[in-house]
Amino acid sequence: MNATTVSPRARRLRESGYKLTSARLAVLTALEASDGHLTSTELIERVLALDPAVGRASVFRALELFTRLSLVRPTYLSGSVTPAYVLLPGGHHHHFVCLRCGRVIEVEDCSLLDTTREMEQRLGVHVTGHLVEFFGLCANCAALPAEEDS
Amino acid sequence: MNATTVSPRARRLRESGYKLTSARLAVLTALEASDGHLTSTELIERVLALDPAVGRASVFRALELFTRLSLVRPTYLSGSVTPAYVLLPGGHHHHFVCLRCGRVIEVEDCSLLDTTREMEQRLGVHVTGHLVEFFGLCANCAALPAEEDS
DNA sequence: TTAGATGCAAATAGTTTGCATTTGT
DNA sequence: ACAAATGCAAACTATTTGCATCTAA
Repeated sequence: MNATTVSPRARRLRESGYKLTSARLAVLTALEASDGHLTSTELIERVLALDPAVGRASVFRALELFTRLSLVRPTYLSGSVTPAYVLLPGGHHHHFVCLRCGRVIEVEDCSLLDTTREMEQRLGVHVTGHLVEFFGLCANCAALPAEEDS
Repeated sequence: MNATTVSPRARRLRESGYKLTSARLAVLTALEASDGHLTSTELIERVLALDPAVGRASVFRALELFTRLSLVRPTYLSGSVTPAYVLLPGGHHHHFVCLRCGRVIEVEDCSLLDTTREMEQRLGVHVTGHLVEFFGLCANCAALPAEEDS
């Protein structure tokens, strides 16, 4: 793989001592092209569209590696127990999930920097990222009367 | 079921219009007796210990309901894609997960109340809770030299 | 009384594994 | 050159579903 054409994340992979394989690159590319939340199944579809030679297992292996590297984080949205993977630009991600209709709204605001510093000191840990999930009812569902799915 | 002996969460279930069945009660009891994080498999074990008549499916159905009611939240720890369920006393939960050894440290501090209010106003949503996951390396793993599992 | 919830067991879908082979560095 | 990573396909596990029955309110 050519060092000049790869994304910063891909470069980081290599710098962490992992091979930048075509399978990993396809997974990364698919994730970066997404709007933010992809289940393994959706991801496999898109990876195969990019590179039909990639095996499913490698997608799971890449996801596990990316999670360990804090490039990505699995999160549970509604309706399914299958996780959706989100990219962590800058090491974090925040969203709101509607518990009724499943709608997800990205939230930019991050007020956890101080908390993070304080926690690192107190616990002696090294924090590489965080995920914040707010949940409840979206404007639509909050306005609805009884219990019907939108 | 007797209204005077049930936990606040159980009461809340009934008040939300759901039946307080023995399956749901067993799941709730098992969760409340836990230290905080239980996978569905661990939960099923404990539920069966409490009440052998409960079927697996009901455990999953209860977890889905409890998630919708913000009593509980699925979260990803390390090693497995299967979620661990955490109780949400006061509607929230915060923890740190070590990406290397999987250790989980509960974090009390919550600095998201203002953020929550602001968000509810801006997006028109109704927030019933939140989950915050910090991740990185625990003190132990941060101190370790290369790449071996502890 | 009766809508809602259940247990069961079968079906499904998602994930992991072992291994021979390939590939990035 | 060679350790690391892969693809494959089989094995496995977790989750969901349909349905007759039961039960909390």
